Amino acid sequence: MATIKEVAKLAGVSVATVSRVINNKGYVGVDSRKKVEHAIEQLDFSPNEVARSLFQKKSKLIGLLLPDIANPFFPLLAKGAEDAVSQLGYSLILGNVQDDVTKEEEYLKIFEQNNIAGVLSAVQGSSKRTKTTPLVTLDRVESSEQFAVHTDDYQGGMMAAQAIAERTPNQVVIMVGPKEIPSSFERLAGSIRVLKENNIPYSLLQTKSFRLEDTDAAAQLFFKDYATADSVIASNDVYGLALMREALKRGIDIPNELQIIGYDDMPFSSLLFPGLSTIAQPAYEIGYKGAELLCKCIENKPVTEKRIQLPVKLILRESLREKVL
Amino acid sequence: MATIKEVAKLAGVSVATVSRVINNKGYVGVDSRKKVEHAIEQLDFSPNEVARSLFQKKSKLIGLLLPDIANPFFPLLAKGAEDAVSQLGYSLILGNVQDDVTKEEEYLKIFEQNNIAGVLSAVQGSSKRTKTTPLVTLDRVESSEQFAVHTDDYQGGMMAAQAIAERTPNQVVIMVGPKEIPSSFERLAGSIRVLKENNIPYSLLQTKSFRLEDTDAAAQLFFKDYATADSVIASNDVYGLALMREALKRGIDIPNELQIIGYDDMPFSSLLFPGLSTIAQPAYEIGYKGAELLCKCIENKPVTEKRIQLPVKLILRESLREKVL
DNA sequence: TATGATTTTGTAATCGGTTACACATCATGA
DNA sequence: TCATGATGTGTAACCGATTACAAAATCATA
Repeated sequence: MATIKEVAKLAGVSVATVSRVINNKGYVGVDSRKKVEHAIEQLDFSPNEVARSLFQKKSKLIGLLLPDIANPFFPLLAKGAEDAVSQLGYSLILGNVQDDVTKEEEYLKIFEQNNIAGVLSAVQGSSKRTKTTPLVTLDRVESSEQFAVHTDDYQGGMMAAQAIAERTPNQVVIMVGPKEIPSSFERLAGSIRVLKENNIPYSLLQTKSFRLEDTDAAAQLFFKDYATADSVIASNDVYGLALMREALKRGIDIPNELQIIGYDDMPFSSLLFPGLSTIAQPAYEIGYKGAELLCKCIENKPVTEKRIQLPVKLILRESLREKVL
Repeated sequence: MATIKEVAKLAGVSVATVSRVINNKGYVGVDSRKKVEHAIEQLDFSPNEVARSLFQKKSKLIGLLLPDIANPFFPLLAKGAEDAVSQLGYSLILGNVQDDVTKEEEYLKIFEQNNIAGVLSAVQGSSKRTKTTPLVTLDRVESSEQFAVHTDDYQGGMMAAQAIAERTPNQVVIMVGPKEIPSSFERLAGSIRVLKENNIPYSLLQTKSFRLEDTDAAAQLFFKDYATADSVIASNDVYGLALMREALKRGIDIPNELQIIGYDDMPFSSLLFPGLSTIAQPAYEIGYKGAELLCKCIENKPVTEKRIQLPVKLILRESLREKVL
């Protein structure tokens, strides 16, 4: 790879002039510029970002912290972030935290050692562990966090319950996501409010995590403890799917004997039959908007909205009964 | 963030001595070492990787090129790569190529500008576009590629067909993956061989891509053109799923009227009912082994296997009929 | 033509590490 | 006792960019 020195030599100017050309900054005479551009072309030169980063104390890299990339919600978010970031001239360093605070701290250190420009985190509580770098929190947002992109979980919870309420539920079970995750609370509160308003009896089933491995056990538990329930609001689509599968295995008719609504609208939810009704979270947009917001912070551009809230949407598929008017 | 100079000053030694301590390289007296370690502790110092990378002309970053991170096969691969890489002291820069050669080239340039240590690529043909950096190709491997981790597609194709052959197929349709992807060929060849050996008639249905968006159209096409087929070997699980969904919608009984086998064993394939039978590709291991191999190359360690082939496995679920002995 | 402002250019310091090299100290064996 | 090699340490160059600063060239204007 050619260096700025070689370009300077070939063009017959100093490195400062070359630098001025490539950064389009400061005075450069027309013929100097031409000579430099020609030399750059000839040598196929592109500036070493490492050297730049060392001097600027800031790289063009953004750290992306994900709780678990194998959870199908996050690849979509990552894709959104990646699209935005690369358009704005940055790249992503991937940090898959695997719900492990130690790993998260390791990553934050690595990010710092690499002069990261900012952090995009879908991991809960990252704001407590970052000091100086700009941080945008995604999805699982706490109220203390300054810059964030999230959805209205309360409303999402309400929408899910409303969809159930309109479909003659007999006994409803709400699966409650992990206690540590604030969005679980919100959703639960929203759902409960709607069910109470409609005088619909409900039970709560606590789930351990959002991990794939725990869903089967939860589904089994549901059919053991709530065999008579005819409606369920699942923690997310993965749980919804696990329930559906177990139900179909047991020959339970969906949606007539059991209707299910999930949360997230994961890509596969539309690929099933019966399709899983769900509250769609715009994962891609969360990532995309988050990245845009972060880049604004990094570049000290004016930020109109520090906390962006994106709408959720009810997606009706075959796992819910017909609406009763 | 503290620098090596500050550490040296606090410890009362030169920067060279500090460098020797942190790299555990060269002679250092016992009390010097102690003083340095103490100073490092006090200042919570960790070396700036950017400065290191500049001098070494080689960073601790590895570029990961993926065709499409939203395709559920790749997050698992990425997770495997990430696990291995982080254990070995490296980090991943994410490059989501979106099946676009221009984007791939952009990424390779960015990687180079960042003194990347090596490239891990699941994108086809990357070897033609990288010159000097170590490269390990994953999954979609061409015969010309030096370092690679892949599975035996021919055998996978055979296994899929064998599973069908043993289950009294009447008319078989093989969905053929995109022409440009060598593994499609291999699988097809394997499947055809088995079907021919068993004198089972088959038809081919060409599919456009491995993208989520194209699956629906393919499923519709299948039922339009091959209404009488009772067995199908799908390009992958996403296609398999699309077929299954369309079949269930049309009230076709699975597996009795139509049996389906997929390819990949994506996480959701086990979450359905009927579950999708499939040929499992060890996506996580591909990523993991690939990263290990790459790191060996980077560090000039002896490599016993330049091209690693991992076994595929038949996963039987409800989408296939009972085996006839 | 002299003056000052503007434009153009280059030199050298800097970012934070690594390491070649020189030099000093020390122990060992002839 | 002295040569020898091993050990310990510091100085300074270097990696490839950016930029402060100084100096030179050009231009406009009085």
